[in-house]
Amino acid sequence: MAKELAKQYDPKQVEDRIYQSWIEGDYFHAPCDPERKPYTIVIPPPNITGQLHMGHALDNTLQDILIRWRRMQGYDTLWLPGTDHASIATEAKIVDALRAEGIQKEDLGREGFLKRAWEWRAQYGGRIVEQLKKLGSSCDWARERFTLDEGCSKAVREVFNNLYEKGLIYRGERIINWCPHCKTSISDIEMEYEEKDGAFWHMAYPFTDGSGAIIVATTRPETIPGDTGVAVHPDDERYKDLIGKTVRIPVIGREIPIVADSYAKMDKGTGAVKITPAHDPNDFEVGLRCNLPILNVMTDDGYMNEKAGKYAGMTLAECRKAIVADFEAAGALVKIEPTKHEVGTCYRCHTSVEPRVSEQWFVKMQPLAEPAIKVVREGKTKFIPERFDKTYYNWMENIRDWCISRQLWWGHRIPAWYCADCGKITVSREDPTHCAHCGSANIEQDPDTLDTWFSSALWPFSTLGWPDKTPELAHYYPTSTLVTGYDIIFFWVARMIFSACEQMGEVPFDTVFIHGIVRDELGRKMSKSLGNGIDPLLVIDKYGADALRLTLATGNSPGNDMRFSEKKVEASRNFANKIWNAARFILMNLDGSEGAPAVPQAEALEDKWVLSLFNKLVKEVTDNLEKFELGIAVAKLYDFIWDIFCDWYIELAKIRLQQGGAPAAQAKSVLVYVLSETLKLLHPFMPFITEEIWQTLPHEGDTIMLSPWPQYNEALCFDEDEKHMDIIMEAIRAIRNRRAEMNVPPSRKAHVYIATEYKDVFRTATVFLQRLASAADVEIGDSFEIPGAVSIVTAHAKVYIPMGDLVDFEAERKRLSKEKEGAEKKLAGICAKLNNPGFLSKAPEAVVNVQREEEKKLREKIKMIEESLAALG
RNA sequence: GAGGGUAUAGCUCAGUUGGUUAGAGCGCUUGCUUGACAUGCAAGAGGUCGGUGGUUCGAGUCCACUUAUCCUCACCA
Repeated sequence: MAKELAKQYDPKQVEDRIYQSWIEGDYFHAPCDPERKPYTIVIPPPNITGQLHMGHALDNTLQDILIRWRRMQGYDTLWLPGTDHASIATEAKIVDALRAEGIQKEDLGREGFLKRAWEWRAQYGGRIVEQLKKLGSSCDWARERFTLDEGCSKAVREVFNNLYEKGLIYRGERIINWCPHCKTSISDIEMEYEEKDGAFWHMAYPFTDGSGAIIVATTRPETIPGDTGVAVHPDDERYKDLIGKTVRIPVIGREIPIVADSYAKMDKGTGAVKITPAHDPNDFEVGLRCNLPILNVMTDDGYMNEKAGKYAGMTLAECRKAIVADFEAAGALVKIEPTKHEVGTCYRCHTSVEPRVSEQWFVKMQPLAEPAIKVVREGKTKFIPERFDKTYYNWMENIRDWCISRQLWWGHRIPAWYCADCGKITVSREDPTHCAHCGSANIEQDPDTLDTWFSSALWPFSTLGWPDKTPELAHYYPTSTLVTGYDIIFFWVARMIFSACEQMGEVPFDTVFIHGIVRDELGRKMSKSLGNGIDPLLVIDKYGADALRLTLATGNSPGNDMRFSEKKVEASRNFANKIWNAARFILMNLDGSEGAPAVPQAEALEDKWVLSLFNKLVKEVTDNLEKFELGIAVAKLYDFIWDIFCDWYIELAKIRLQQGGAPAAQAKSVLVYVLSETLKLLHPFMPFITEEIWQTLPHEGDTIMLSPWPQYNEALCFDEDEKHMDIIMEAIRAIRNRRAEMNVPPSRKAHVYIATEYKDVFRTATVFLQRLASAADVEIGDSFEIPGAVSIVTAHAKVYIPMGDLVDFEAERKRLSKEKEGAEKKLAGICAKLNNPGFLSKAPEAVVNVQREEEKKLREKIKMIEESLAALG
């Protein structure tokens, strides 16, 4: 007995159940079989604080498509999942939660705080993983990892030690970006620039010898208490004689020297620039070169400190106001010039970042960048699309040292211990009990933790067991494809590449498949503050995961942003319903006795036609997937299923299904074969519905997930039949078109006369015309004289339909004349080509032949139209 | 300041190594309770592919310039 399916596809009845069955079957588990070819993707680990957003949905849909496809191709496929501890984001969340309870993190102390953090992680850290499952992600959950788990922590220690031993990690006093809100240093790329209103304040610094004043400008008057010099260009004629003199900072009263440094540009401002080494990266460099003292006048949390004298205790903003007022009162304020400028802010909290001198840990980038550039240049790692390698080079070539220490508790604590006795540093893989230099037990570990990206940079190998030599590492590394958005190339991709080159001596992945970001309907970035984010889980709830996945995959071209709208999801949902109903129809016609589908022995024209097109589809979809053209691949599937299979083939198959017997059996075998093979091609994109239907069809095996990917089959190439079907379809469309124009209802059947060279083809197609073109009887011959009939001309046939009183002769004449005109115009274009000796001699033969064919067809057509016109009188 | 993206139908976007008449979805118009599906079927209207010039037998596709728009990085006394 055939299985009954509901009239409409309801993903809610299906998805969770199917996912559960996959889990129970352990189908996602990667066996680590050295005999089989591996295909590996490591997931970009989402933050444990995260909730699934459209960016995740896109990223993971693309990964799942690749993974499911390769799995069906027979690879030993590993998709390794996991999450990121997200030091700064998570710590901020927990601090907020504590504040709601009236607790400061310092009240709990480090141990107490970390206990809370782990509890938080236990409670919420798995949330996003559950959400990924809703999407259908076929990750090997048994191998799930966390950047702060034991193995990843061991890898972090190992790398830190390796780099320290090579002198590639150092501790030093440098200008860093300080977030006064998060109270931690952040790296250069963790800054975001925002345009803010500001001004140049021009201040007069008088010479101590009383001979006048030098004018300097600043955008940050609050740094004035930290000034330790004024720089002029060594070649600047205006100031040549002043070098070595001293000036007195107005109001503050401190004496500072005028120094020569080429950093001061002669054509900028007054040519003289005040130097605040503690609070500006450039000034810091000048300070080093000119031996200026470093005077830090700010506290950790955005206040002026005691070195700022009378301004101590003020916020930076208050201090700015006070200084400007004081300078004005003292007559030192020359002018204020309003301006807009880009101010660096913290990417987490958007507080203005204060550059300041601080003792931090750094990774020396130059030696790491060089090999990382080389491997991309040599194509060992390829970016898709290629243009992103430029972005990558640009960044890598201009890279500065990476500040890796953070004044946070949640993260990998820096494995460095300071000796209270000898003052030296012990860096170690194991927690030491004594100073490595003097043996003193009086040592204390650095309180800081590492940038969260330090551990994610090791993800492709730390998750496979490194630094241990595991079978997984041997088999699955280097990984195959990394799928991520372009917004994360610097944060993550680049750092994985240089880390892998350094630690593994090998690239982390063959290919970096870059996608864009998902925007809202109006093209705006989805963001919390705009409130324009669309929750993928709600979309899944309403339309199904398959519809969401199809929407994200459709029209996705590598590296480009896409707009998301509910309309698009509706279209995807409709497609799912279309397949569902096609399957429902086919199942209605089965009696349950059928065996698993095999390649049918095709004899009927329509069978050979659909098989031939299907066979081409197999090749094209596979080729597109190989080239990461996922959007193109799925568009082809969409077109084939809807236009070819449903709108034409199923309609044609109905004829034989109604006949019963052998013809029906033939049709069924093709229907079932093409449907189930097409479902396989579609499975990576729409895993749930394809599994659900496949299970109800006759099949072999436990799951479509592990069924073999369809192969191109030479035996299914039927070029001749394709051509013949085209001729028929062309005639059917032309007849429908005519009838529609004349407003003839489908119920009114008409005699059809066909004059054609392709008599055998049309004889076969008589039933098609009856079914799809409202034909009553069909007569086929060389030519007909049917007075008063509507005539329809295609390239291969002339069709007459006697319509009696429905025919408006005048309109017919007009229409035919117009058609003739069009054909003649086209013919002229083709003749021009064929008369062009350059075209004939240089264009490939196949292209020329196509034009010749076209010319022949058009001449034929024009002749037939002329005949029809003559018949009209 | 440097680098890059995008510009194709009313809207959102595909268009693969240059090759017949440039495609889809949505929207629009017309007709259809055709026994899988109105989340459907059939038919149709709608585009000088941002502009100029070039390469080529042939350009939406390649090159140069240009306009508009977006992004990234850097700088900003």
